Amino acid sequence: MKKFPEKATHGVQLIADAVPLVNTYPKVPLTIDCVIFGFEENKLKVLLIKSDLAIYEGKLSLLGDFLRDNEELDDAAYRILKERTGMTDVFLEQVKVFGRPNRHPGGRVITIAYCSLLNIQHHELKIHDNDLNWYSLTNLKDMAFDHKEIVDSCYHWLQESIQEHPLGFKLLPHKFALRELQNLYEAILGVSLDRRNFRKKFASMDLLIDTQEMEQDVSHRPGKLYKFNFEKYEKNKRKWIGIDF
Amino acid sequence: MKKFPEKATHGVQLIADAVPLVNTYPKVPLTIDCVIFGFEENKLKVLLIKSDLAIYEGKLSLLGDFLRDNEELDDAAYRILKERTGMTDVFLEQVKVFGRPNRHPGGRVITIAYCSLLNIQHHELKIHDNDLNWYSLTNLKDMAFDHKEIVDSCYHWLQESIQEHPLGFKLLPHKFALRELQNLYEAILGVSLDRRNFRKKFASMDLLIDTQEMEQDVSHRPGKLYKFNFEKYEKNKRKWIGIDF
DNA sequence: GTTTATATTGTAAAATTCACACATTTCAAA
DNA sequence: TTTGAAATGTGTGAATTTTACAATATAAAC
Repeated sequence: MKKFPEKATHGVQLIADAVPLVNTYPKVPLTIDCVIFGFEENKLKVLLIKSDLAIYEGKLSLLGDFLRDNEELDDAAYRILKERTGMTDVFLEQVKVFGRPNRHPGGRVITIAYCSLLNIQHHELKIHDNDLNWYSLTNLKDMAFDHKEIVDSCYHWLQESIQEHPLGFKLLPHKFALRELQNLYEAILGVSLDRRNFRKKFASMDLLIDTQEMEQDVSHRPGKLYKFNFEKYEKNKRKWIGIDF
Repeated sequence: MKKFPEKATHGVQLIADAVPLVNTYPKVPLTIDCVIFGFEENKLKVLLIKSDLAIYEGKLSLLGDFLRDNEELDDAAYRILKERTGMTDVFLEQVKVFGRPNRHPGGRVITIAYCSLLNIQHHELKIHDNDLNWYSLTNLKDMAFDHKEIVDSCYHWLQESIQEHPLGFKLLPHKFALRELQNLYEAILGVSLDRRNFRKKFASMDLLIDTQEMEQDVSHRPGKLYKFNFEKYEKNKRKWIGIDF
């Protein structure tokens, strides 16, 4: 037995089958924009393209595209990433929606910002055919659309996240030296840390696997290479951290 | 001097003015859903309505609506909240977008989930005219659409957030007793905490203002009432918390 | 005034954080 | 091969924070 409700959900008419007629709903253009971070030369970098819009001539833009029919949100972000970098198996997380009515000069477009963390060395960038390139986060001028705001927002998200979750490793090679790890934290957080305490901190976590290998091709004493034990981390992850603000 | 790019942004045609024709873009229905939390009888509650869709008869649903033309995302969430609760000046934050292609039985609808924290006592709920009501989070069965998943997601967000940010106070009266605060943390996190250590923790933060008032209408020794010093918190908020995972 | 229920408070042990300096290893250049 | 440069790797004590734990005080209800 099906019932006809008096008021329709969201104020839209229903059909006899009691399923809302979605095609009568108001619609809006929706895109996904990817903030792809990498770490190189001890600097946090973001993967950008030169805007192909004349009104944004010379300005930098995020990699984005429309969400396709029947496409999962995460899949769309993943598709954009793969199209541009050729990489699969990359960390990706939804960060925030940006929907200011005037954020797009041609009319309203809502965008979902995804943040992606990858290791620049691990992949072959197809920079050849266009202006796709890595840019230092520090000297980013204004960008196309509200993309600067989106980047800032994702950067802030990253700063918080690497303190609470083991995400920094996604930016490093699988095998990394402790000095690289510390450089990464110092660069992203903009602080300087004591080397001994930093190492003790990670040693006490007992989540680093000694690969028994050493750095290669460094012009000084090479450091030991470690891997992060994601499995063990996931297994022992605790819920209660503590009140701390 | 304006240029005609060879490839249009997002694969959509441009006009002579070099501004994309947004009205040629693919579009999708977009809603905002509000997960409104309250705290009552030492339980975390969420404000829900009975679904008015026949296929979801008897199931509970979040409060939501379509995003309007030229409406800011936050404003839309705020509008929904105000329409339903009459409250203004309420904490509200975007949490996550849900866009599974089949999440809506009538066709694709994307929704942006907002989380809102308010004090149940502070407001007069207009429950009279419909089935709007507070429900305990603990015994929530399956809900309309993917709303259970959305609630779970916001609950998890809340559990993490109250440990890192002073959001729990939004759920309490402006003036509260320490026991109420502890009950709130215990209920939301599902842990039990030592009373003395809990109080010492907050005392050491030095962010509680002693109102010099006491609880009223309790059938036992009343506790002191405190206010949280949001101003001082904002002023001294530190960026570096520490690596901890 | 007795009971009941909760508020309030302190201390010692353990764990964690923090500040701080020197010897070692490798590479590169002389 | 010697030497200098540069980065690795490590330990300790002080300070701070966390944790575990129990007795007294206060107000309301009877």
